[in-house]
Amino acid sequence: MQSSNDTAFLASYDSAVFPKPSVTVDVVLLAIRAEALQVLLVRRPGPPEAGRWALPGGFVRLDEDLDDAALRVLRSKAGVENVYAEQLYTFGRPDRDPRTRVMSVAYYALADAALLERVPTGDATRFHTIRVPWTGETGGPADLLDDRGEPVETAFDHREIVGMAVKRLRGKLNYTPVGYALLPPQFTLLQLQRVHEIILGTRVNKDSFRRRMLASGELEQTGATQDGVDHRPAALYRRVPQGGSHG
Amino acid sequence: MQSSNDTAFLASYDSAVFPKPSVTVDVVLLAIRAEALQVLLVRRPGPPEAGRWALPGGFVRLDEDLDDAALRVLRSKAGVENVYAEQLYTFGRPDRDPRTRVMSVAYYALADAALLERVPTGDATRFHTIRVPWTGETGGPADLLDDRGEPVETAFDHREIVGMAVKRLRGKLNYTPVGYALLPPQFTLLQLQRVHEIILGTRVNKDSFRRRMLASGELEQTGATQDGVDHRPAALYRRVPQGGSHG
DNA sequence: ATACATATATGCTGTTGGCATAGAAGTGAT
DNA sequence: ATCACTTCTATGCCAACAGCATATATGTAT
Repeated sequence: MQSSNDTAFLASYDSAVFPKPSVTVDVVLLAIRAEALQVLLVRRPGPPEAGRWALPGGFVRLDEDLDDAALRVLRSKAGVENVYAEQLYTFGRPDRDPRTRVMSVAYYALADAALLERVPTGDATRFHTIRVPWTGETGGPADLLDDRGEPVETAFDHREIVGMAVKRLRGKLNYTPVGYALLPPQFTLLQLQRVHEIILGTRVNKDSFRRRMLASGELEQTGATQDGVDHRPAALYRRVPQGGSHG
Repeated sequence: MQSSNDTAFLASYDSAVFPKPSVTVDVVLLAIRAEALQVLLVRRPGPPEAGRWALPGGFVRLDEDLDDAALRVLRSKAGVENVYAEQLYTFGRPDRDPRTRVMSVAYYALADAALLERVPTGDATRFHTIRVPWTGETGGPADLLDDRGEPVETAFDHREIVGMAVKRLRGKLNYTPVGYALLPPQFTLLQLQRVHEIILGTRVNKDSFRRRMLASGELEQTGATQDGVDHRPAALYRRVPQGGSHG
């Protein structure tokens, strides 16, 4: 794709001509915990915004793909691997970071809460409950609450980022059973329904939910059934191996 | 939002510690021309990729919001103002630009073709027809064709960007009559239907399309009717002033 | 006046979502 | 063993809606 003309040009190219912004990735790691949608936040150890809760993030390395940067952040700051992750939006208000111009390429990731058990939570790393009202389609920050339901102090524009992640997720539910990404590999339809309800913040009709999910072709029965419940055990489903196309 | 602690920190902060990427915005300006979905491309005047067709774009200025940068590019490179524009995705493969690390925050914009009449097209700036097959949901480059239907030589990963713009647009049509953004302020329902058909690449049922659009609450009758057509004139509609919320 | 084209209204039908009912399949208490 | 209780799962009904056909309305062209 590169002509010899280009090669000559590249040798003389001075990449320092334009002033450059810093670029970070910030990851909205979502999980269902305590019947609520929660997000992993880390307490900022130093300035700026020291002590406030922020999304795990980091500067994108110069030779690193954006997706890889997001996965690296998940691994290094949350100890998580093999989770569903997808780019969300790029936040670039000039004053969003007091240091200098810092753009954030935001990602969101979905994980089974059970996989996050090993993540050491404490004063520095903790899950917080998300509340997102149903106003508008894109705008609006999320409310982030601690165990006692008190709002937490957050850094930068990270409430906006979480808000958009939830909105995106809500949109996706309309045409995809994405919920499975927040559940263990095998799950019952009712569990999946609860996930949808928690994300949407509304009740869902059980029968039509079942029909819709089964008709989507993205789920298949494992043959196994639930175990250790004090009622009739439900059939366990898994996501169908390589997912169907939409259209 | 900024403590005095931060102030002391900022004074000593050296923003040159981390190597930084360059950041551009590239805009996918879409319009319906000659019964097809077309995109405005500019021929690259110099290296890299000299002579190839590329999306209009430019480096983001250090004090400039991303949205503003996209609007600036539209104004300066396409002579267009007051069009629907929205952030699409950020493309950041490390090798996508041969010069150095360049990330592109891609936007897409929709404009009434009539407004673009004044855009001088020629050897340097031209609309090209888009073909996007129905494979997958996110992936896949668009085919870009010239007047004669021949594929054109494109720069960087811009075919991918155009492909994603069309996919995003197709998705939006499912829950919004976005098509009006590609039409003059007043339009008939059939015109809107044709826009949908061109974007989707499929035929649409006329009756249910009408019903759906009218039920969406986003359109209202102007009272005027079509003029200068050789058949019964249709009622003209416009987008309802401030748009309803979804959900 | 007539042909022609599209607009618009109305009705029929098959599909789908919301809802109710009933039997099935487990656990735990009596 | 039987019963109470819970959730699972299948089935049927009804209302809403998309696809389709038909009929009438309203303009231009000949």
